[in-house]
Amino acid sequence: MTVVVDKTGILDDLRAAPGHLMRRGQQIAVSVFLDECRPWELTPLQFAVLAELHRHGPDDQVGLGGALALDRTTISVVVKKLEERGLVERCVSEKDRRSKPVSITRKGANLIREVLPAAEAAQDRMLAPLTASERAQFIRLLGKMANGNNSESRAPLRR
Amino acid sequence: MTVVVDKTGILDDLRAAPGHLMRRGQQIAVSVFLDECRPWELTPLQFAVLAELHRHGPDDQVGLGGALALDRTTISVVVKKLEERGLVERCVSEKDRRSKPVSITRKGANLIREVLPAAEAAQDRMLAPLTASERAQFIRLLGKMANGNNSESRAPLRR
DNA sequence: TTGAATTAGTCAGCATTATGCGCATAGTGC
DNA sequence: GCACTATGCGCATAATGCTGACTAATTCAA
Repeated sequence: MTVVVDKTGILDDLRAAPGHLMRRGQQIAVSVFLDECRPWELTPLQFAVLAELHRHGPDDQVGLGGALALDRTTISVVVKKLEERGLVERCVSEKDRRSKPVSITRKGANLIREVLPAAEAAQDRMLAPLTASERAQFIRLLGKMANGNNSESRAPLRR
Repeated sequence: MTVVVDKTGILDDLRAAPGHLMRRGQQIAVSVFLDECRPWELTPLQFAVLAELHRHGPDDQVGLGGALALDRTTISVVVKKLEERGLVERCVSEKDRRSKPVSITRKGANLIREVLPAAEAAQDRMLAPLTASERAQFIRLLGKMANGNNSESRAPLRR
């Protein structure tokens, strides 16, 4: 079998290690998103929660976490922030009094429509260094990597 | 021109957005690394700083930050942790009394040699869902994305 | 039906990353 | 000498993520 990857040791080339590149990619992704969405003071996660609620309707925190691959404690903080700004509401469920379903408010729905172009622009800006076909390939491989390792994370995607 | 990427709006498919996939990828990368290196209680950044010092010799915090794309405050916290464990040392420079060059101790050098196989294993495990040629392609695209957007980050790579 | 296991949510604590502010030191130009 | 600028580093605050412990409500099985 031919060696396709010319494997260099980490000590020789830490900067080519996938873990290191992934960290830089995430740094950049967050930075670009915050920059594009600055006028609305929305973080990537706040946007994601609003978008999910807008698309699929009310859900409790566990459901949101599963849909977005977010940890319980993280989703709790994000929802609290959004609630303080009046973008989402929480009520106590009739059926299960442990659960507090979250729903998007009219104000939240208006905001998400307003921010959408900026959020799309952020995604495009991240991929700007790649050609059109590289972008498709990159998203495919990133998705394959993330989904293939889904169970490695404490907060796997659940559907 | 043919449309290569069938562009779906974020509201329709948040889970395919590069920003979202990047976050999941980073979650997984950190999780796998911590798991492999659990016996040595090393975080990815602590390992990176040790590896950099081991490879290129003593450097001040700004230099380390530039070599690893880390923010000032982040590198400061990481170095403090390593110093408390006796894995690195800080001294006051003769030439510039503002600067406190960081150097790896013998204990740190021994540790890095011990941990190396686990760190390599972590990199492999992240890429496990991909075929050999996909891995090479993935690393290439991730690097192109990160380097092309280098200036977007507050902590760009500097050489 | 009672008691054990599970689930929803919270909280405290730490790690990584970013922003902004401030201090001390060093170098430059007047 | 003195003002100005740049650099190295520190502190505070905030967002994100993981760990572990905890309460309260629910479910299921003996």
